[in-house]
Amino acid sequence: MTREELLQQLNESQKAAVEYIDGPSLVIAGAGSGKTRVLTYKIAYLMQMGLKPWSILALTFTNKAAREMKERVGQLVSHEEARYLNMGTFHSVFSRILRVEAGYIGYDNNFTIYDETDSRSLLKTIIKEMALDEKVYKAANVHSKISMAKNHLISPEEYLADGEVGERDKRARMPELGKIYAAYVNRCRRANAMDFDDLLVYTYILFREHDDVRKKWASHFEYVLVDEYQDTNYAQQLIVLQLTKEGQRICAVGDDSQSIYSFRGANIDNILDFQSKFQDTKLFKLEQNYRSTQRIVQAANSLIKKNSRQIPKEVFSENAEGEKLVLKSAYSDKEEALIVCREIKNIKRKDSAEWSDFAILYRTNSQSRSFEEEMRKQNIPYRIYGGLSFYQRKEIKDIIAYFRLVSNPDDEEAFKRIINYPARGIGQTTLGKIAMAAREHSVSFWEVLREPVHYGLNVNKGTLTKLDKFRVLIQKFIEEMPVTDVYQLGQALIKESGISTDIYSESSPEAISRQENLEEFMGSLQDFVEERKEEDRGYQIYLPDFLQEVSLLTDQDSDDDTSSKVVLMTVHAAKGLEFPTVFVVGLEENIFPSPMSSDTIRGLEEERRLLYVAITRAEKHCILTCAKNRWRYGKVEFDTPSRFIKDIDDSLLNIEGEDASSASHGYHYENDSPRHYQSSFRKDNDLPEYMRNIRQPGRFPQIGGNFKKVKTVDRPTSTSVSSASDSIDLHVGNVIEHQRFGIGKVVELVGTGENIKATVEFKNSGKKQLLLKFAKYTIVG
DNA sequence: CCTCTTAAACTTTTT
DNA sequence: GTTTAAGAGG
Repeated sequence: MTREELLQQLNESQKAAVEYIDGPSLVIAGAGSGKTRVLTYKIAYLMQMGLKPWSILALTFTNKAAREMKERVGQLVSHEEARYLNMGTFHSVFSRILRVEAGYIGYDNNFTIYDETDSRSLLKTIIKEMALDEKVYKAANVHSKISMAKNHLISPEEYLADGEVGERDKRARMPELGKIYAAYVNRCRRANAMDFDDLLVYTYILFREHDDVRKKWASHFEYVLVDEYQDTNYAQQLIVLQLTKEGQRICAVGDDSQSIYSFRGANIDNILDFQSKFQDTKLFKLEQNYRSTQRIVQAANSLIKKNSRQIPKEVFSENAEGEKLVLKSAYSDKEEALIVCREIKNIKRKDSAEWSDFAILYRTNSQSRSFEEEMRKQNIPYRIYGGLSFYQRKEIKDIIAYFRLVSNPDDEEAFKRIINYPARGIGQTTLGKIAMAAREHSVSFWEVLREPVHYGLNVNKGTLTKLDKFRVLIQKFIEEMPVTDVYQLGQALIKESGISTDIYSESSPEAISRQENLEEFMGSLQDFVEERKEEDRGYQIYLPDFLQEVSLLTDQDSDDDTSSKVVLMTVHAAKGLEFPTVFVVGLEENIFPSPMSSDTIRGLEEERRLLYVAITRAEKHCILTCAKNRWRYGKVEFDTPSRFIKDIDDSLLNIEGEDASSASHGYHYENDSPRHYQSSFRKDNDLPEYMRNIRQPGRFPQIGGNFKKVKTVDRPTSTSVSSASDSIDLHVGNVIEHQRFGIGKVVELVGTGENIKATVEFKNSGKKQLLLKFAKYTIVG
C-alpha cells in the first residue's frame, strides 16, 4: 500500500495525527475514535517514509494488543517487515533490554522475574526474620507500598531519608516499612531476581547511570509510540523521556477519560502534563466515535462530565441514534444472572447475533460466579477472562520453579518451592537452617547447597545426602541447559525430578486434571520451541527465553479458543475491546464504586472513569444491572443502587425491573439453597411448618466430615504385596487395641522398614491407616 | 517429617 | 463460600 492509499483511509483528524512526524505529538483519542487505527497506520506510514521496522518502538498495554497491532501493520505493509518491529508492553520490551545489559546494574543476565506470589512470599520471610508482627505488616499491603515507591522511582535510601514518609508510616503503625523495603531489594538482588516494578526501575537506573548505553538505545529507537498513555506511571514516563531526549520523536496516544490504573501507580498527570514535558508538542484530538450509537456516546459523555479534571473534548457519533441505555433491577444476584441470560437470548434471536457478540463486565472478579452458574445451567457457552491464568496453577508453577532454578540457581523462591516437591524428606527445619546459613554469609540458598560444610550447615548425615541428591539433580540440568533445547530439557526434567511419577500416581479427578495441565504445558512448551525454530532457523532455544516469555504472560494472551462464547471479564480487562452488546452488572454502592476508593474525590473520579470505559465498550446495546441483595462472604448483603446511575442523563436511560423483582419474589427462591430461607426469615420459627421439614435433608450432607472421611479411607493405597516386616511383628489378621480408635482388625500391611503402614478395620471408628512407627497400640489377638 | 483437620482471612482493579 | 495458614497427631 502506498503512502497516499494509507492516508486516504483515514478521516481528517486521524490523517493529521498520522502525518505529523517531525516532533513530539499527543493524540487524545476519545473512546472508539480509531486510536488503534491511528497507531497502526502511523507505524506503516513511518515505514513508508523509510524507517526500518526495528528502529520503531511501540509500547502497548498488553502483549495481546502488541500482537494484534503487529498483525494489522503486517497487513498494511508486509508481514515479513512487520516481524522486526519492536512492540510489546513496557515490561516485556525492557526486560529484554535488561537481559542484554544486566551486567551494568550488577545483575546476571539470567535473572528471574518474580511474580506477585514470589514477592509476597519473600516479604513474608523478611517480616518474620525482622521479628515484626505479621498481622500488622501484611505482605500484600507492604508490597503495594513498596511497589508505589518503586513506580515513583524512590529508592530505599531515599525512602528512609524522607522524614515525611517516615511520619506517615509511623501514623500507619508501620515504622519499619523503609527497612523492609531495603531488605527486600537486597534479597531480590541476592536471588538475582527482579519483580515487575524492578523491570522499570532498573531500566531507568541503567539509562541514568550509563549514558552510553542510554544513547545506544535512544538512537536505536528512532521513533517511539506509546499507547494508553493515560495509564503510564512516573517511571515509565521517565524512561520514555530518556529514550526520546535527543530526537523528540515520540507519539503518545491516550484518553484521559479512560485512566483507570492508578492503583498500579499510573498517573493521570502524565497525559495532562505531557505538553509541559515535551516542548512544542502538537496536540491532536480524535472526537468522532465510530463504535457506538449516538445514545451510548451521549450517555457516556453525560457521565464523564461529572468529573472535574480532564482535557476538554466533545466525543460524538454519526452512527444510528440507537436505543437508550437500560437499567434492570434484580432482587438478588441470582436473579441478576437470570435476567442477563434471558436478555442475551432475546437479543441474540432479534439481532441474529453470535454468542461472542455479548460481554458481561463487572467490577470484581468474584462477581463472575453467579453468571457462570446460570450460563452453565442454560447451556450458554461462555469464557471467563482474568482470575488465575494457566501459568498460575499450582502444578504448572511447580514445574516452572524447576525451570527457574535451573536457569538461575540463586532464585530462592523457586528453591523453596521445589526443595521438597516431590517429597524427598527435606522439611521446614532443614530449609530454615539453609536460610539461616545463607543469611549469615550473605549468599544464596543454592550457594549453601553447593558447599554445605563450608557454610556450616548444621544437619545430620541423612539430610545432607538428600540435599546433595537434589543438588546433583539440578546441577545436571544446569550443565545440559546450554546444549539442549527447552522441550527436551523439560521432558527430562519432569521425568528425573519425579514430577511425572508424582502426578501420574493417582487417579482422582483432581489428579487427572493435573495430568491434563501438565500435558498442556508440555504441549505449549513444544509449540514454543517449534515456533522459534521456524522463525530463527537453527537458533538454539534456551530456557531463559521461555521463562522470560512465560513470566510476563497474562490470561488474555493464552487465548487460542476461537469458538463463539459470551465473554465475562472485569471492566479493567475490557479496556480496548468492543462488543455489540455489553452488560455492566452489579451497579451498586459497595461494589461499583468500590468502597476502597469511594472515600476520596480522586478515587471516586477514577471509578466514574471506569464506568465510562465499561459503557463505551458497547456498540449497539448497553444494559446496566443491579441487585438489591447479594451473596458475599457466605452471607446476604443488602445493596442500594450505585450513585453513578443518577450521573447518567435521565433522557438516555430507561429504568426497568422494579415490578419484575416483586413478581418474582415468591417463585424465584425455589431454586436456591436452603440457607436462603434462613437469611430471609429472622428465626427458624418464622418458617412455615412445611419449609422446616424441607430444610433438613438439604442441610444434612453438609454437617459432618463423616462423609468425607469415608471417601478418603476408601482409596486403595497401593498394589504392593503385604509382607510382614522384620522389625514389627504385626500381621494381617491380628487384632489390636488402639489408644484412640479402640479395637480393630488389621486388613492390610503396606510399605517396608520404618514406613510400614497398616490398614485397620476398627469396630467403632471404621477403616483407618496407621503409620506403625508412630501408632500407639497393643496387639490383643 | 508428613498429612489431615481446623481456624482465619478474604475481595478491588493487574503488568 | 472459598482458599490458605497454623496445629495436632501419626
